[in-house]
Amino acid sequence: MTLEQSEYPCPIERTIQTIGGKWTFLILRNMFQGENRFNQLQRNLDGISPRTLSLRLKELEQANIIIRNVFPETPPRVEYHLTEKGEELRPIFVTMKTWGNKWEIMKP
Amino acid sequence: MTLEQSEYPCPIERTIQTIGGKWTFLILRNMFQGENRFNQLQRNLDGISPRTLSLRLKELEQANIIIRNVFPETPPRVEYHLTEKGEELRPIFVTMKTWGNKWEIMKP
DNA sequence: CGGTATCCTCGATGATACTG
DNA sequence: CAGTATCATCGAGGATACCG
Repeated sequence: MTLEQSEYPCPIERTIQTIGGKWTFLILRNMFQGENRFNQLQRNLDGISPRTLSLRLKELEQANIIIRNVFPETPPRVEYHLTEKGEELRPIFVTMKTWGNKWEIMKP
Repeated sequence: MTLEQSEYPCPIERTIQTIGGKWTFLILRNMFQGENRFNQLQRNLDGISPRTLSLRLKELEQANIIIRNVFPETPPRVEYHLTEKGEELRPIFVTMKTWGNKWEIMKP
């Protein structure tokens, strides 16, 4: 498969815009590992503010990458789950992990 | 291959930080297609300022993704080429292209 | 041609307090 | 618990002019 840029809008660009944010790919990585609750994610994402986490989750929900499930309990419980579209991002993460492991920082 | 986050620093994070910038992945996509001169890249990257292109190219050079080659001619000629490390980013782009094509904008 | 130098803008994020 | 509201900050990038 080649990488022409003639296609509009560029599929690579859309993919990067979907997962490439400062926090977005970290959120997704945690979800691939099974994390799915708000505070659980916030604890695992060191330094993220609730505001930013909330904004990114809504973004992912709007892009149909994840689904938000509210359980009517007290205290309230909300779970986020990957859709099929979200699950299929996994190969991208695996490929990135392979490259990142092979070429450690500053390794020529 | 799984996606534990126990590895430090996270290889996925390093990969995203290497290629995930607003312009960086577009520069690389053009280089995968053979573009390798400064003004050529600037023309193909609609809207990029020479300042930003210069900054990103230096960044990629420092990360050993590309090599800068100066030819002592007039007018000056400079060519950028992917290293092996840079070439091996291609599978990531291919995987992203596949996903981006399958899941078009807003497609559930 | 292949950049650098300056100045400026703006959106993404942080910090924090509060709430159903 | 799972957010929202408000205000402040900060750095990436844009515009533009100039240079060897």
